[in-house]
Amino acid sequence: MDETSEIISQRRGKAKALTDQDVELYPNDFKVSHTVDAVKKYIHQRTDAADSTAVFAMAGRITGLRSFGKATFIHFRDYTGQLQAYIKRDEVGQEAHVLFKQFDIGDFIGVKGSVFQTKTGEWTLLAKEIRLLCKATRPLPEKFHGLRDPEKRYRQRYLDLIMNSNVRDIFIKRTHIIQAFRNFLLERDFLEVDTPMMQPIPGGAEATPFKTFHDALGMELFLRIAPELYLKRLVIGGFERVFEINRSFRNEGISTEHNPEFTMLEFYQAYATYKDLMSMTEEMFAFVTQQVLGETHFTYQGNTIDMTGPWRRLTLKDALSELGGIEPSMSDDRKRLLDFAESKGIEIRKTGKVSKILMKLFDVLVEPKLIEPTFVVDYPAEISPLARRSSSDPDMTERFELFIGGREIANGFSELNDPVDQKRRFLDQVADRESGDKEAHYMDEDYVTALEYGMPPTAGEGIGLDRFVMLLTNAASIREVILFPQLRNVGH
RNA sequence: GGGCCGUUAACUCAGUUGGUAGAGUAUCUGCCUUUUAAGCAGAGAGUCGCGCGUUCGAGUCGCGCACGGCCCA
Repeated sequence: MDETSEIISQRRGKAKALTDQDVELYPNDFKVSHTVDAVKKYIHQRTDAADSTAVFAMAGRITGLRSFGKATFIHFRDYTGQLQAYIKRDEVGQEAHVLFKQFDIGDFIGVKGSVFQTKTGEWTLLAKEIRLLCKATRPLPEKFHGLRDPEKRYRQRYLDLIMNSNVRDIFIKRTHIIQAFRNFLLERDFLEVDTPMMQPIPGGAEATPFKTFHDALGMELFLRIAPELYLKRLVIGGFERVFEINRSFRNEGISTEHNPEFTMLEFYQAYATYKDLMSMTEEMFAFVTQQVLGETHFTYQGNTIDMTGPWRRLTLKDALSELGGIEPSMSDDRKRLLDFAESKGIEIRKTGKVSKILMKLFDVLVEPKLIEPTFVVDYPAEISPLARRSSSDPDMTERFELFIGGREIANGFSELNDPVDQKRRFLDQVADRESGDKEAHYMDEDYVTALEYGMPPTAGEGIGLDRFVMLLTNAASIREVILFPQLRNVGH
């Protein structure tokens, strides 16, 4: 990559020249006494604007440099912020100044000195000593326009993070969001656990898994598509409130809403129902939003969204008719549904179950309209093989999906804990798989056995954390909230 | 998988009907001891994503490929 470029050759030449002057390019003996943030706090505590004799040893990357020959202003940055330093030949001495003149934007430096205010009022570190802590032999992107090229931003995320403060903010916010979810659940006695990412039978979702192979065991394994079935085994084991925040993997196309590995929060609570979880979700989302943003509303792609509950709840059937224009009478008439889809220009696989056709229509016609947080409830049992049947209608389940900003954010239900019914539903899925549905669930006999030991009545939910982060950071693409999104290899 | 768009200096971008490639920033040299995208003077820097074709001549037109973005599946 640009091995022959003029600027890189010059930088390498400078590194060589410094070495020839006995300057260590990569020392590690500099001791930092203060971060930028700590010094700024010190400054704010001062009541006068007079010079100070306090000395600070600071380190960071040079982000800006304005030289007057015998005096130079630089900006440098550490993980807490950015500060200006003033490097004067008369302060650091002739010898150090000669070396300093060979430093560049991008280099790491250690500076010792006291703080003062410049003519323009900016608090600045007056350097008594300055030394090189790491020479950068490639130039950073130009400061004013920064780094824009999305491919370069994703492949060399470190440059994106150095150059674009809004990108830094997004990923800091992401961490805060996950911490807030964790705190909310810990506060309510949930136990955080880790369950296998490599599974002999991938379960808990409808998706194509990635395959891998364990040599010593001589065994094919799958990267998990969801932690669900393992978490419920833990409920059976007596951990009545569990959660996991971790990656799942789905072998499907990449888009602005899909990355092959993504982060989910899944949690399970015994003696709760899907209705309890809907209320808890309202509380949790408002809490997390308040914690991270300081308020419960935000703007997402031009729409104002308020996380304060209670949120609208409507049945899948009502959502389809009210927002999708699909009359309830059409709901079990395959031909009318297919004709309707065609009239809307929606391509559908004609052999699938009627409820799958309905869900496809929902995805295209209804989902984008669900901007304010909305629970859609009452999903057909045949597309919800792990959910408890409704007491009032055995073809339906006690299930909800949560939509915000026109996207599915969460999915939850009262769990099916009848092992006989669970086995039957797995068998239906196996039949679907055999008739060509590659995303249908696998039979998991071991899980059925676990249910036979008895799982208390339980409700569980999965939340797509990447998508949640997109909402709170106003990101249009999931790649903006995943540090290293999946990209193709570049051929050499 | 399909459609549209993009790929030109380190970065951000121009580039006309096809006629030997430009700007700003950055870099280098000189001057400059309170600057804020510092300033002034000068200089260097390109496999125009890759390949094939059309043409006297291709950054520009055609075909193929690679990578990326958006939309659709």
